Amino acid sequence: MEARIFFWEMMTQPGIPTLVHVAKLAGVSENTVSRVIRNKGAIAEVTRERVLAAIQTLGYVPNRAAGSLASSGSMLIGVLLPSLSNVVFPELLEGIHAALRQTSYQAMVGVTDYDEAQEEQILSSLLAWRPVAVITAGFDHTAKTRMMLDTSSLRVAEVMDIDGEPIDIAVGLSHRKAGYDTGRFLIERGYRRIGYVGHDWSADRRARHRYEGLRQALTDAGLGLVDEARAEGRSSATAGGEMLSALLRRQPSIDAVAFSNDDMATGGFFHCLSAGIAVRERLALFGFNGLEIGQALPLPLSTVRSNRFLIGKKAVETLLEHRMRPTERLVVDTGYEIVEGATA
Amino acid sequence: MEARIFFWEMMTQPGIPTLVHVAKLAGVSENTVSRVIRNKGAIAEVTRERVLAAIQTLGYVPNRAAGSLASSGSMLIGVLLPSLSNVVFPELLEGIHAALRQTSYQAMVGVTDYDEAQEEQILSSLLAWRPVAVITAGFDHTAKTRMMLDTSSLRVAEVMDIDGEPIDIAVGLSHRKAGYDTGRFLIERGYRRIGYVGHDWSADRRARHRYEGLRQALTDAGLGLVDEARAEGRSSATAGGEMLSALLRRQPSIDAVAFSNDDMATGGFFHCLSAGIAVRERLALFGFNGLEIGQALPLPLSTVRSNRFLIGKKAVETLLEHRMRPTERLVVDTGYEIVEGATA
DNA sequence: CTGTTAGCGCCTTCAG
DNA sequence: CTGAAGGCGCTAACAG
Repeated sequence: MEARIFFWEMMTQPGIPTLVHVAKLAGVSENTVSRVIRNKGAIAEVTRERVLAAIQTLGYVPNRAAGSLASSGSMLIGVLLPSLSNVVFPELLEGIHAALRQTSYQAMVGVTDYDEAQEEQILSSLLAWRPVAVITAGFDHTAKTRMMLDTSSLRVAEVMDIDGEPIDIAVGLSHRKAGYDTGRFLIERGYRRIGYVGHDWSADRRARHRYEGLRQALTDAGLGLVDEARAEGRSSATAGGEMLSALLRRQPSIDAVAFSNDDMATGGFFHCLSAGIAVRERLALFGFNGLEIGQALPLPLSTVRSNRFLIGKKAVETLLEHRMRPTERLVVDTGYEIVEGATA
Repeated sequence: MEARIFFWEMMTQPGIPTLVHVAKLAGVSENTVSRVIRNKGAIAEVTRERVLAAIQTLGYVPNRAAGSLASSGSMLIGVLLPSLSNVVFPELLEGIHAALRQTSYQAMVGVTDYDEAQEEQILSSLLAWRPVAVITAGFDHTAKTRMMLDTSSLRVAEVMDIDGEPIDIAVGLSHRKAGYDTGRFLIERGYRRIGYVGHDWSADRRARHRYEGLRQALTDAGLGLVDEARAEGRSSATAGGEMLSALLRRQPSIDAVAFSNDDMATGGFFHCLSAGIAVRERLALFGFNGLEIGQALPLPLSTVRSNRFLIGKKAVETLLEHRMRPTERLVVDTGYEIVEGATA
C-alpha cells in the first residue's frame, strides 16, 4: 500500500515504467526484478510473486534496447528478402515467424528488391540493431555484404537454395536437382519435344539453376530443348500466357513445356484454354513450387512442391541450436516432392 | 597513420567498433562523431571528412539500441499483421517497406494469426523495443491491447479498413461501401437473382463488411440475396469452387455470384469451366481485391481493386508526418476502383 | 537467495 | 565549432 504511494510519488511525469518502478513497488532491488523476468538464478517464491504482481499492476514491459545494450545479446534475427510480391517469400517468412513464436526472439525484416547494392545498405541498417543471426535468401552478395556477414558471433543462414557454398548455414533444396527431376519426369512420360517458358533470371538465380538442371536431364537422355521463351520481367500468369503463345507460334510441334514456376504455368494453362489446346493430350505443362492456385485448376498442375514454410522454420531452428557460429559449414536439405497432377 | 596504430592498440579483443574507436581514429571527441553521424549542429568540413573517413575504414555501424536508449526515440515502427498467407498483407508490407526505404526507420513485424490474444502478446513484445509508432490491420483489439496502444507518444495507424472508430489514424477503404458498389454494379448490369459465396468471417471482418454492404444495396433496390454459401476456413480457390458448386446445387437459377474475394472467385471460375457453365452469359462472377491472377484468367475477373501497397505507403507517410500523436482522429481514404472485367 | 557496483554505446545538456 | 559530464534502462559480475 505504502509502496504504491511511493511509486506514484516517483512518477513525476507519467512515463513508461522501468525496472526501478517495479523494484520500488515490490520492495526489492532492481536486480531481483531482472532475475525474475529472465528466470535466472534461484528466487524465493514469495519474492517472485510480489515482483510479478508489481509488473502486472504497472503494466511494465522490459526495454529490450536497454537489455540488448547491457548484455550484448539482442534476441533479434535479421531477415533479408529480395521481395514480398512473390508468394514464396511471405511463406518463408511465415515459417520464420512460426518458429520464432516459441521463443522470445524477434525477426527484423529488410526487403532488398533484388538489388545487391540495396542488400548491402539494408543489411547495415539491420546490423545497427545487433542481431544475433541473419537469414538471407540467396548466395549472391557484394564483397562488402560478405564482409559484414563475416562478423564473428553473427550466425548466417542462407536459405531457399543449397546449390552454392554457404557462409555458414544453408537451408533449402537443390534447384538444379529439382530441374533435373523435372526433365526426367517429362522424358519418362514419353514427351520428346520439350520447350521452356521462363522469366527474368537476373532477379532469380534459382530459376536459372532449375533451367540448367532441366537441360542436363535432356542432354543426358540424348535430347535437347526444342526452344525457349523468356519474359523480360518478373514471373506472372500474364507473362506465362504470352510467352507460351510466342513459343508455340515458333514451334507448333512442341509436346511439353516446363515453366519457370507455377505462376507462369498457370498463365500457360489459361492460354491453352483460350486457344483451345488440349492440355496433356496435345501439350503437357509443368510448373514449380506447388502453389495452391495450381492445384485448384480444372486440371491440377503437374509441378514440384518446395516447402517454403518448412525452410523458414528449419532455418530458425538450426540457427538457434547453435549458440556460436558453427565451425563447419552446415547444409540442411529440406527436399521437395514431385506432384504428378494432371497436366503432364 | 599513427592514429590507425593507436586504434589497433585499443582493440584488445577484436569486437565491433564503437563511437570511441571512431573518435580516437579521427582524433576528435565521441560527441563530434555523433554529431557528424546525425547531421546535427555545425561542423567544420575538415573535421567531418576526417570522421567520415574513420567510419569508413573501421566499417563502423552505429548501435541503434544504444541510440534508442540514450535518446528515447527508436526509429522503429511496429507492424501487426494477422497473417502473411493472404496476399493482401505482404502487399501492404511492401508498401510499408517502400515508404520506409526513404527514411531511416525500420519496420518490426509481428504476425498474430488472426488471434486477438496473440495480438496482445505480440504487441507487448514489439513494445519492448519502444517503437515510435504501430501499424495494425484492423480495429478489433482486446482491452489490454487497446490500453497498450494508448500509451501517449505512441502513434497508431489502423489500416485496410476505415469503417470503425480509429484510435488515432485510420488508412484504408470502406469495405461496406465497396460491397454496396458491388451490389449496385450487378443490379445495373441487369442481374436479379444474386448469390454470395464467402469464407469464414471470424478471421476477416472486412469480408463481413463487404457482405453487409452488398445486402444493403440489394435491399435498397427491392431485391434480396437469393442464397449464400460460406466455407469454414480461410479463403482459397479450392474453397471458392466447392462453395459455388454447393450453392448452384441448391439454387440453379442464380444468375450472378458475388465472392468474398478474388481467390474465391477464381475457384468459382474454374468450377464453371469444369462444369461447362458459360461465365457471364449464364452466370456472372464478381470478386474483390483486383489480384493479378484474376486479371490473367481467360476472361478477366470483374472485381474491385483495393490498393494494398498504397495503404501501407500512406500509413507510414501519415504516421511520419505527425511527430506527435495527432489531437484529432485522422481518416485517410485510399479508395478503390471497380474493375469491369468480363465475368459480370 | 538477494543486494551492490559498474558499465553497455550513445545522446543531451551545458560549457567553452 | 567542439569537449566534458551525466544518464538512458538494463545486466554482469561480485559480494554477502
